Amino acid sequence: MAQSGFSTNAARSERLLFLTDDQLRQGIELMFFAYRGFTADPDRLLSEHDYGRAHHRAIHFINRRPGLTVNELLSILAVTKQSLNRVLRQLVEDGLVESRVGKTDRRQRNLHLTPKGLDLERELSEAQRRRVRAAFSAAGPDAVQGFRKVLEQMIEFDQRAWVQGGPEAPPR
Amino acid sequence: MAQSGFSTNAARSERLLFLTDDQLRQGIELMFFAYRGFTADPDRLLSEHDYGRAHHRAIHFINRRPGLTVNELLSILAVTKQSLNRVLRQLVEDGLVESRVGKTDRRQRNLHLTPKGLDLERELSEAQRRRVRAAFSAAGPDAVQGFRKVLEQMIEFDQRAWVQGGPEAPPR
DNA sequence: TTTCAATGTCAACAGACCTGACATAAGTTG
DNA sequence: CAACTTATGTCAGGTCTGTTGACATTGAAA
Repeated sequence: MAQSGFSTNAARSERLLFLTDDQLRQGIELMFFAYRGFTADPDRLLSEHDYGRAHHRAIHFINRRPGLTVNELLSILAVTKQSLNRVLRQLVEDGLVESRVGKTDRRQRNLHLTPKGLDLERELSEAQRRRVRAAFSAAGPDAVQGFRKVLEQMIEFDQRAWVQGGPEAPPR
Repeated sequence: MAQSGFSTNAARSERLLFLTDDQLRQGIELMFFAYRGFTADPDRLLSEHDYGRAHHRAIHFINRRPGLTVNELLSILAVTKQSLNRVLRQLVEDGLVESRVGKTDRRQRNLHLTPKGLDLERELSEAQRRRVRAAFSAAGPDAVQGFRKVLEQMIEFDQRAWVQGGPEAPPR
C-alpha cells in the first residue's frame, strides 16, 4: 500500500520501508501493549488505596505544577469539570490535595498536594519511573531520543506544550 | 548498566543523563499525551458508529488473526470473558463478526470479520495509521527504531510475543 | 462415565467518562 | 451601580467498559 511499486530508486524505497502498513500496524500494537504495561504498576498501587487512574493523573499534574488552577487542570486532562470534580473532591476530603483561594483572582482555586498527597505521588511515580527507567536503560539513549521524537509527533498539536519545560511553563 | 565501567565520571554521567528523574517524567507525560492522540481519531469514528474502544480492539485482533478463538482473544485483551462477550455479542448481532464452530475442537469458536466488519476495520485502521504514519514520517526511520525499542521494553514480558510476526504466530 | 475445558449468559456493581441544568461568588465592563 | 461573564461546584441521569460470582451447555479427554 505504501510502496510505490514503481520505484526506479532503490534508496528511496529503502528509506520509506518503515512506513509500510505492516510497520505501522506493529507501531499501533506496540502502543496498545506498551501503554498497558506503562499503567500496570501504578494501577496496582492505586487499587490498594481505592483510587483509580483519574486520581493518579490529577495527583501527577498537581505535583508537577503546584498551585495550578482547576481550569488549567481541566484543559490538561481534557475531561469535563463534573468528572474532574468528583475525583478532586475525594482527594480534598481524604486530605491529599489542598484547594486554596486564589490571591489575585479569588474565584480561582489553586491546587496543592499536602504532605500525605506528596507521599502517594512519590509512591506512584516511583513505581512508574522504575518501569520507564528499565525500558530506557535497556533500549539506550539513542533509542530514547527516537522514542521521544515519535511520541511528540503523535500528540495533538495544541497539547504539545504541556510536556516541555519545567513546572513554570503553562502554554498560551 | 551495559557500560564498560572504565570511564571518567564525566563520560559516565553524560551517558546516564537520559535516566534522570526529569527525563523519566517527560517520558511518562509523553506516553500519557501521545496515547490520547493515538486513540483520538478512531474514537471519533467509533462514536459515530455507537461503538467504543473495546469494539475497536476486538475488531483489530480478529482482523489481525482471522479465525482466532475466544480464549486467544481473551488472553490478548486481558479482560474477563463477560466483558469481552458483551462486545462480541453486539458485533455478531450487528453482522460485523462471524463466530464459527471449531473444526478440530467443536467447543471452540473461530472468529472472523464479515465484509461489513472488514469495512469498519479498514476505516478505523486507516485513520489510526494516518496519524502514526505522520508521526513516523516526521520523526524519521532512526527515531522509529528507537520508538520500537523502548516500547517493546515497556510491555509486560509475557505479552511481548503478540506484537511480533505475522497472523500465524500465537505465543504459547 | 466422570471429569475438565471452552464458551455463553444472568445479575449486580464500580470507575470514569458524558450531557444538561442550575447555583454562587467574584471579576469586568458599560 | 447594574449587567454580563468567568471560575467553580453540584445534582441528576446516562453510557461504556471493566469487575465478581454463579450457573448452563457442549464437547473433549481420561
